[in-house]
Amino acid sequence: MTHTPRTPEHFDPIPHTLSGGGFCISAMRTLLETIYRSLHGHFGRQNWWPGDTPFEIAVGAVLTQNTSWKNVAKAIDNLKDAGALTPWAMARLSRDELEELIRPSGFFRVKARRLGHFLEYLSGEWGGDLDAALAGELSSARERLLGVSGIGPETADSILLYAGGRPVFVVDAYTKRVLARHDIIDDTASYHDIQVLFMDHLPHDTELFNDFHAQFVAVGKKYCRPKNPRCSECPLGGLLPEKEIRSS
DNA sequence: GCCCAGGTGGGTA
DNA sequence: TACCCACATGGG
Repeated sequence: MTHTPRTPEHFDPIPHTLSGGGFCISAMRTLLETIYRSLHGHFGRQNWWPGDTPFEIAVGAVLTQNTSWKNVAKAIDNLKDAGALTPWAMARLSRDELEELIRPSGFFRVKARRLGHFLEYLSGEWGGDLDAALAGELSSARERLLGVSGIGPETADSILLYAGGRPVFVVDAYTKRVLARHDIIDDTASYHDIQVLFMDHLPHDTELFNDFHAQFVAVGKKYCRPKNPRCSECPLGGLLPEKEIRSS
């Protein structure tokens, strides 16, 4: 299947805020917009994140740290079957019980400890009210999450965006790989550098940030793989720098 | 058998 | 700041 990334009629409209203005639109904004349109046109809206409640989404964000989602799904199922997918129910589990339930997600001892820290934070600071913890001034909510041991920038931003509906851009390994291969970032770019790239050039729109990140995951899994990338079939293939063009 | 997966924190130079 | 390492299971 071939794709022509620059044919807008194939794409669903992106949020109207992207097409407004009337002032000079930066080249970077245009590039990011083209990437999003290309991916969205190919994969369609992703409707992320898997999870029925904000707490389930937050737990999934911790469990998926450096772990494939399939393994996380088993752990989530275990927690669901045990009725442990509320802050109060999970807090009643012993550490051993929690470890056993999340074992399929890997790193289960460290992740059980991290969930424990998260629960302590929720109950201690917010009476177990996750919605309240994610509300208020965005940078403050983010800083507080980052103060929880085991919640780093990606996990904090995933919780804010997908559990809290807050407009923050989530950067992950897929995002870095795709951008680096297209010479849009340097290999050494930090999480913050990459996040700023998106948040300085795109409207702070929760739906856009939600779907854009999900699109990076989709293209990273299917085409922009660590080894043997399938650039010739990729919806971003037309945006490759010459040196990066590879056969599939 | 080997590599990889939707990171993070701690240690060291 | 910039690396290196431990952390663990399950699928391709």
